Amino acid sequence: MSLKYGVLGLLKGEPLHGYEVKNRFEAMLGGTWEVNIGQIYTTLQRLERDGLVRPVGRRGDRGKQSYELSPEGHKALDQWLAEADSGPQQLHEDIYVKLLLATRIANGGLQQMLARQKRAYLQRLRDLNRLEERARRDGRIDLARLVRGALLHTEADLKWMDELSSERFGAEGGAAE
Amino acid sequence: MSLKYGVLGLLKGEPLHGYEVKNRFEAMLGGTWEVNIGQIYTTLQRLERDGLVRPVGRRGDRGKQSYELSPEGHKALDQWLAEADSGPQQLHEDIYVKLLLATRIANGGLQQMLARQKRAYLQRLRDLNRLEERARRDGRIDLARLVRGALLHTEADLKWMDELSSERFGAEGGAAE
DNA sequence: TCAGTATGTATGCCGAGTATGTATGAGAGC
DNA sequence: GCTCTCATACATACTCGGCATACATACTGA
Repeated sequence: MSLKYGVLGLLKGEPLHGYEVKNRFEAMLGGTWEVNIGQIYTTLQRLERDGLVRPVGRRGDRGKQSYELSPEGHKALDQWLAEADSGPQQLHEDIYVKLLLATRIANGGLQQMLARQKRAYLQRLRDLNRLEERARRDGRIDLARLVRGALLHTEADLKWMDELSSERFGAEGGAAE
Repeated sequence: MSLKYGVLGLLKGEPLHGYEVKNRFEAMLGGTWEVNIGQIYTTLQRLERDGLVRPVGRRGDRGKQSYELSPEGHKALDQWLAEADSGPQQLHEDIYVKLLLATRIANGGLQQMLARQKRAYLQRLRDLNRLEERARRDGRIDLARLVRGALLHTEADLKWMDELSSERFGAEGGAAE
């Protein structure tokens, strides 16, 4: 999803061709998201198919094909921006499944798993801090704000791990069958 | 990913056929994750193709085909459980792209957008609280623990929104081109 | 001339959803 | 007791979007 609307957002204002879209997108994300070039082109094709985008100026030099937003494209973009992001669905994340399985089949190894996760989160915290610093140094306040969000998430994860590891496991509550 | 290993985890211990896998999986997640039945079967086929799972007892009554874990399957599962979950990649989430685009093209509407997001998170908080309560009532401590994680996440999101909306925007920091 | 970069196409895997099909057992009505 | 119907258990096939790899080709600068 986000790539689709990211492309639309970049095309708002000026027409771009695929390669440019890729670069602008990655620049916008400060290099934290490397998009696959093939994906850009298929996304553009689908956008064209759906009438949200249309080719402009038949094939400039060197096969470059630029696209611009159609009126429908503008509408779709505005609409997306106007609705709240719903985030990932309730509990659809790997870590949840992993935790459940670990609880029911590896009761012993659970504390170690929590410790491992905690270490991973600490590492991520360090990475994000460095990233935030860099963003500020580059004057990318907008990026720094994103990183701040990721930091808060990671802190929440850490807190979660701490809560879990201080529980005493034993009287387990799996579903009765 | 999580579905793949979820299936492996369920198959550890006893062989199951597709439909059973679906039901057990959804039960494990306390109904918060409805899996598509088609996905279960394709997942099983791929697992079989990759040798992590193998059919057991040729086609029981009425087409039912049960599967069991192969030794490689056990290994793969144990390995997955033994490694830390890396979570979603750095800043690859819709909300980040939405925030960036909103900053650069809809400077005016940003505060409204933050307010909308905040409302959505508050709603989610309520849902999760209800879910946690239900899990505890049902004796599903394991599930309640997951919900606790989701709650902490959502609280972090809220805090983020608060931080953002108390910034004064204006001197924006987009990338210079 | 050679390396690198700009630019694009083709192809394939996986996640996920829809649509469809077949057996079976439980109940409704005669 | 028999049939018709409906729900449900169980499975397959098809489609679409996300994402990655591999490949092809031109231009550009050392």
